[in-house]
Amino acid sequence: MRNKQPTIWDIAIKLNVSISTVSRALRNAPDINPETKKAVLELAQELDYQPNTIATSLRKNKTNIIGVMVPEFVHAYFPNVILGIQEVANAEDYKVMIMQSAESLEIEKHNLQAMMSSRVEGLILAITRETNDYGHIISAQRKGLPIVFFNRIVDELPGSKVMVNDYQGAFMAVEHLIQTGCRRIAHLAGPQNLTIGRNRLNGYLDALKTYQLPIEESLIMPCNFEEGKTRMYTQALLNQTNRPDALFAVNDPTAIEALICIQENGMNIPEHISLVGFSNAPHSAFITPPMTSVVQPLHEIGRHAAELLIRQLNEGTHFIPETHTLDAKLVIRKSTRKA
Amino acid sequence: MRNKQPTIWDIAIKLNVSISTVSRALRNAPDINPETKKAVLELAQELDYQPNTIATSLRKNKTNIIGVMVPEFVHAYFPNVILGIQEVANAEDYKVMIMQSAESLEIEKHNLQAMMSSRVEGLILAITRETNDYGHIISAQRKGLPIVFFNRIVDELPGSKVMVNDYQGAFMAVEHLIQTGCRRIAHLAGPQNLTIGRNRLNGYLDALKTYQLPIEESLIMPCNFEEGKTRMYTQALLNQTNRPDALFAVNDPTAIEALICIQENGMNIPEHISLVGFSNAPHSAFITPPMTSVVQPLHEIGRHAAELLIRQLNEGTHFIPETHTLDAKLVIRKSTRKA
DNA sequence: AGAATTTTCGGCAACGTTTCCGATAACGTT
DNA sequence: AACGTTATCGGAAACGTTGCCGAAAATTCT
Repeated sequence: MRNKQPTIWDIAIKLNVSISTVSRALRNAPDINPETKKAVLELAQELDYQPNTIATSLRKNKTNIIGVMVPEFVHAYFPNVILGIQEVANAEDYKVMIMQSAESLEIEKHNLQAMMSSRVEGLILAITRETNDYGHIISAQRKGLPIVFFNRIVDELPGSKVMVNDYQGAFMAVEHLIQTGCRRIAHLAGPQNLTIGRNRLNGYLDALKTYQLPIEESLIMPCNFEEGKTRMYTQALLNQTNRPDALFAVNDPTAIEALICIQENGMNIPEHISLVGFSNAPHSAFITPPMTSVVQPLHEIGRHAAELLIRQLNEGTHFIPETHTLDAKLVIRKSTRKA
Repeated sequence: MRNKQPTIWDIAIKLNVSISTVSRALRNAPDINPETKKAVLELAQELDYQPNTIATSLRKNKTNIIGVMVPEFVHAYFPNVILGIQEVANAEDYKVMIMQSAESLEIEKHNLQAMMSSRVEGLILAITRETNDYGHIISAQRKGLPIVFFNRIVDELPGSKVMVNDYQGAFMAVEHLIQTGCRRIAHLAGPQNLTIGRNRLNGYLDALKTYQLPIEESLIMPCNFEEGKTRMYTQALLNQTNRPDALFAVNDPTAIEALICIQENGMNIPEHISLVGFSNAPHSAFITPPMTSVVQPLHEIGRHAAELLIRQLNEGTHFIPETHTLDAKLVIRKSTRKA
């Protein structure tokens, strides 16, 4: 059983003052005698007094907690974003409450309820892969919960959003392939119902157009993030009589699967075929060869999301939600040829 | 600005009953008319009432929150442990508050204060690499905060502990090397002031003894988790006239650094030299060659820690702390020879 | 029918804090 | 000397709940 923690009451009694006075001393209010203040602070120190934030939250109707909900945090992506969130949140004296939805809509709903119940002041949210019904989110927003979305964006929903310029990242990747001499560039594409799938495909297409390379349908493979499919489509590409000299994959897991397939066919990267990934899986630098990839500014995504949320908390109703689009960066490693 | 969330007051007024009645209905107390209860629940549903957990916590002096503090969570290790923690915590109706100390003693102290201030009921803790003064921990424990330690264990501190059998894991690793024909097995060792460093070294030594292989001081390198040192010591080993035919590294990052050094020397793994890591970095399966490594039951560590903590919360003062030691598992990939 | 019991409910105090409001005392002003 | 100011403090209400205690109403028992 816990020993009871000391309260301002204990301090007040020992010092023979009122609890109001103690309270004033503790949060340096102006109208207090410096000497009594000193006495209070010393005794608080001695008793190792920790203010009961629960009572404070209840009284002030303010928890100073912002919620963060992500689909998972065992891969490096979301933890790094959270790091950025925590940086600015801590600087602004907010605490962060982290929950994961495990890619389950049901858990997402449940967690959202828990967050509302805990009276978080705002929420930074990356929705589940299977979230196609936004009732719970809209309902929370209608109750006045500010929400900032990132990573998985839904255009229909109001609120600030932080996203990465997938189009520009894809364009850069393909441009790099072209500039290093590749001419038949295939794309292992993502689902076209997701914006990231569409945008990356568009970046690919526009880069080809810009450099006046022909667009061939047979070089665009709908891998759709699905394991197994990627291998099959990669094999199909390699079997083409006029096989591609480069692969641009919609994300790193897809790229890695393609890499394995290529190596099993006895081909070398990048001599026979170049490969670019997207999104920077943590180990993309450690595989052989280290993979050229489009990396996202994870830290910055978190910082922007937190800043937008806190601005909204401060400015209240007359804050107008913003959408921030951050550029991606191409990290050139050894799965593409030298310029 | 937030719209105010509905309270039991709002429900009480609309239904023309007292707040006590509403409260009773909401937490199905026995002394209430089923019909009024139904009415309350329906209205609560309609208003989308979410109980204010802050008020409840204050009133009941119970937050139902357990704290988790880890040095970082951008690598896979701790997130996976947290997953296990959350599983059992959620099942027991506890919420989890996660903080990271960023390997900084100062932040660890600060976070601990915040946790005390938030009145977490217990703490699951992996201390910082630089934590050598335990004043803040002892003080929290004296105030009645139950703490379960894992990963970084300090023998002197009271409280339950969950650890991995480093000795057994190391023994298995070296045994595997021996059984696949290696005879001169070097050890890239960790800091000897940490139990994990000592235990893994002992497992290495005892495996050699068991199989009656000679122990050579010149094959034991104090890499101490330090980047750069590993490379230097590995190079020294490769330069020996009678160079080792196997390396057992104290952890995966060390192993990977050694791997790079070996490959730069133009040697093949495992033909020229076998390599075993420890602790299973997420990418150890993706490097070339995929690395044989001792893996820890991360999920189970989390589950045990949470179970121990919750048992302590339930049983109160007459709970006697326990230390659980979980076995590690050897995952054989391709950096060691076939049997 | 009256008493005893049960069911159902409302009042109220508490949890620890903040904050408004008013009280007191010491000071300076005319 | 009477007044206004200022510095410092205490009292008390409030935040949203829970849970004890007792009251009223409904039910059962004699």
